[in-house]
Amino acid sequence: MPPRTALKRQVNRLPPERRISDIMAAAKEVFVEKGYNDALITDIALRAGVVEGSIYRFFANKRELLVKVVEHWFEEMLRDDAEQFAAVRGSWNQIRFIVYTHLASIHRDPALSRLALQEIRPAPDYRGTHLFELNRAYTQRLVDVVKAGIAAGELRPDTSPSLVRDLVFGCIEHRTWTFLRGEGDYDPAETAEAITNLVYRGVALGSEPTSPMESVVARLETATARLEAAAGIIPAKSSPALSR
Amino acid sequence: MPPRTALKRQVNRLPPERRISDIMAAAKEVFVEKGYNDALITDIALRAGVVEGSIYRFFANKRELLVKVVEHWFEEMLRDDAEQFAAVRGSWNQIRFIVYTHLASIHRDPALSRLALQEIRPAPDYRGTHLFELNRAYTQRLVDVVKAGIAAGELRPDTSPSLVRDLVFGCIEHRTWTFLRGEGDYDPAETAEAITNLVYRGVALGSEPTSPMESVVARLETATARLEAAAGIIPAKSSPALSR
DNA sequence: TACGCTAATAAATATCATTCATCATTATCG
DNA sequence: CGATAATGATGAATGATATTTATTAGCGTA
Repeated sequence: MPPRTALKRQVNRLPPERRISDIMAAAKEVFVEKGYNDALITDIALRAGVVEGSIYRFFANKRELLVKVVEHWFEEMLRDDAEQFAAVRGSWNQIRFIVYTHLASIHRDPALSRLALQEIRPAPDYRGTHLFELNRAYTQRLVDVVKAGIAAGELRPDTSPSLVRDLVFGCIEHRTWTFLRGEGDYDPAETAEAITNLVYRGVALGSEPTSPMESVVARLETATARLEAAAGIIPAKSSPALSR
Repeated sequence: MPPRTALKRQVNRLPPERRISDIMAAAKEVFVEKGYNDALITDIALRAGVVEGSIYRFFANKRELLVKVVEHWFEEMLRDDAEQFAAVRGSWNQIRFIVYTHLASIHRDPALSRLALQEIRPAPDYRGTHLFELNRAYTQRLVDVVKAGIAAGELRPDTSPSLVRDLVFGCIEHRTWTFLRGEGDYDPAETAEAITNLVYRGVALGSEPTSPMESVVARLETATARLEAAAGIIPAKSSPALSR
């Protein structure tokens, strides 16, 4: 067997954290540009300024690299969200907040949303993932809102909280696929309002909401403006009447 | 260069239609058992009693084979559905019929549903597919139901038909993923009823439906019993009251 | 029966993800 | 401070598969 190599090698000696973030940044770009299957490890290595083998020192395989990239994005996305959400009062406003921020996030980062939806969620091992837990906690907020609404006498006691969750997030996802397919844009604020109204009418008890709307308008406005300054403001409103 | 082969070859001389259906049947089995990526062309060829190369005489590539398999399934599934649907009267019953048959189909064939959802719909060329058109027509029925309901004065005129479509099919899909992940079974009839009620309340105009319920009970019962004899009957009902 | 034509065959190729024998660099020790 | 061991980066080799293609079997035709 001839010796493996005779060439002089250049060795990259950046600290590990730096190399990891370089690899993840490069991977994010390449995955977003080409999708998971057409993204080559070679491309990613080249763009990160490392060599193929080095990627495998930090990531078990191509899929783990993808998962880490998407997790990183999702965690970043969630960071401020929880804090802002805590300031919103009243079932209708809370539902609208959740719907809106989710729609807006997808609208802002379609390619990463696609990776999450298309490549990660369907995987057989998704349930064990950190991303699965993050997402569960994220959607659970809506379940809690509905439960609290029922307890507070705002919502019908025969409402199934998990059904509301599936209805809302499923609907958002369907819109997302249409959007990702390039069949039409949507306005996050408008769409959020429409979804919230329809669902709210389906679950509300009385004909008018009972939450103290006025007191939180300013806070919600601040929160959402900060969140989505570039993509348009979504002003808080009082819940619309249930009957025409 | 030495001659390519010295072995005696067996030549399969079945008529082309037969070979095609053999390949599709084998492909369906292998895709269902192993999923798209882990299904090897070699496996499929072996099970179909042909050789790898022969598959490429009838299908451009592995993906086209998958698409053809799923299209075939979907077309078969749709065949009776349209006819039965035509017999259902009243917005509430129509919505419930659509929700129920869809839930039941998924429940009956989880693996094929997964292939459609996971492998085909996200593909960049999905829009050009025959399956895309089939699916569009399939979901469009719900849009038409809502439009008709509005025109008939049963549903609120400010309802967005396409939003209802996304809400309903999105919700079903979310339930489906939970189911496919093995996190919990669902009862198609029960779930259909819950979804229908919630959505109906969100879009209904008055407090009671106006369609002539009684007259179609028998017909719907016949249709659905025929459709889903093995998976439990879904009896037609009059739309529930809108307020508690 | 001999000759082509078509379609089936299976070996060869191409494309990547992943592994691993080497070697550059840094840290340790006498 | 020089020798030597430890670390970890390198990129060529490997392995797994989809796809291509040179070759041939079997059929129809003269």
